[in-house]
Amino acid sequence: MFTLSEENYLKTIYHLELETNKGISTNAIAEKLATKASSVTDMIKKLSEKEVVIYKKYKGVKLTDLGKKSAANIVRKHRLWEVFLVEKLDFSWDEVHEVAEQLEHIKSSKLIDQLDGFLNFPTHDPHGDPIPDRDGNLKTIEKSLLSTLTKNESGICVGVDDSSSEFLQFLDKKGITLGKKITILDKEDFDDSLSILIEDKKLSISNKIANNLYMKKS
Amino acid sequence: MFTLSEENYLKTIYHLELETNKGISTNAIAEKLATKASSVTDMIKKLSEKEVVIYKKYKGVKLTDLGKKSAANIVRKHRLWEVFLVEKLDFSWDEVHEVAEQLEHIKSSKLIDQLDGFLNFPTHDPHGDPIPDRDGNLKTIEKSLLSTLTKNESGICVGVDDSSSEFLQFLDKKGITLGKKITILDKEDFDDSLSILIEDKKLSISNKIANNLYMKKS
DNA sequence: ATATATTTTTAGGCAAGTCTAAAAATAATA
DNA sequence: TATTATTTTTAGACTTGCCTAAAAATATAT
Repeated sequence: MFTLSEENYLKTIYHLELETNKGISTNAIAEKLATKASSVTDMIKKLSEKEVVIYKKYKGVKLTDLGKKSAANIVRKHRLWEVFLVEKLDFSWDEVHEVAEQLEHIKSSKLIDQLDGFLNFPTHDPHGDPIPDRDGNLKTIEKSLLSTLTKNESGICVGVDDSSSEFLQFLDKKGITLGKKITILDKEDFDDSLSILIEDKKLSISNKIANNLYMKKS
Repeated sequence: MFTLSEENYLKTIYHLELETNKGISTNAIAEKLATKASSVTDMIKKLSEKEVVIYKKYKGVKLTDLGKKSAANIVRKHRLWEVFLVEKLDFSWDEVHEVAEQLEHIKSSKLIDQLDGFLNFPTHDPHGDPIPDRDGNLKTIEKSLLSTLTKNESGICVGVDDSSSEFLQFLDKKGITLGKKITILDKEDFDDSLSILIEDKKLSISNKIANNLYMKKS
């Protein structure tokens, strides 16, 4: 089993690996965890002994298969708890992260299996991120940034890239939530802002917003 | 806020204080927490500085009002989670303790308030123990050990004293659960065993069992 | 290619929480 | 009450996870 700290390192490396396929640098990990590179080096040695990462000095780390599976399981727990908080306890999608950060470390496979069933085996969390299955596999959906859709194209909003509470609350205010259909009415060349149609309402959104919304084309 | 370890000490002292009104000895705490008296002394000094216990060397500790409230809140969380596990996730009453020991340390007042509502504001956990309210008060019910009832008296089973899984599983096997009505048919003088009626079935139970079952007379 | 800048690792230290062994205080017994 | 036994505290040490500062390795730039 892993300590709380080890689990947080695993999860961080897991997320970083989804962005690149190079070895993950101690600095990158340190930044995400708000700690120092020297602390990361220490921890990585422990993780390496537990055979969840491959570590060569100055070359960064990579998760082993065991490491990937372990990390995916933590992510699975995090996202299932997020679904629970939103669907059962009326949390809004910008409030769940902090609490899920704690709940993801509860150790009980029965708990998480039962929770999964109780929630009706959800495939995605409240931000549209996929929930890994028991074996750590996640089914990726072909999704595109809203900013890449062309005029007259439309799609379903399936996720957010930035899930800071500021951004999520902004989306709430605009009436943009997961599952909503959005159609591109127009694109402004000079600032890349978009004119969109959502639930029969016309809305103008900036390129920054459009770069943080994932769509499934339809 | 308290560390995980501090919370466990608080909870232990809280439970011990319900049994006596003397100062709680370091040894008693050490035994409950499976640690050493010297470790307890160390921790008590910290708790004393945080003003949750009154500590005088060699005289044991007592919780302050703040300490009582803090401890009761942990117990509240523990018992609410137990209800959740049994009612929503189909755990049996002998499986919940270990998981609730972890869940009780999750920090989020919104979480626990919402959970309370989601469970319909339960007053007792699956073992019949009362759930403290937000202010730390618990309403005690007048309950008697089954062994103190006399022939022909009857009552509702409202709790267990021993909540080890062996005992709870034994009760399950015999069909004895919270809420069931039990009538004393006969008491054997030589071994204090009881002949009882439960759901139209006659059962013989030992004094040891009767000493661990709480009844509300009816 | 050599000098400079950046990244990573090492070395040594600190706080939390625990331990063992010994000392001090309290309780029990003769 | 004096002596022995028990309980509690102190002292010193260990592990985990973190830190700072300095050294070593790698990357960048002239």
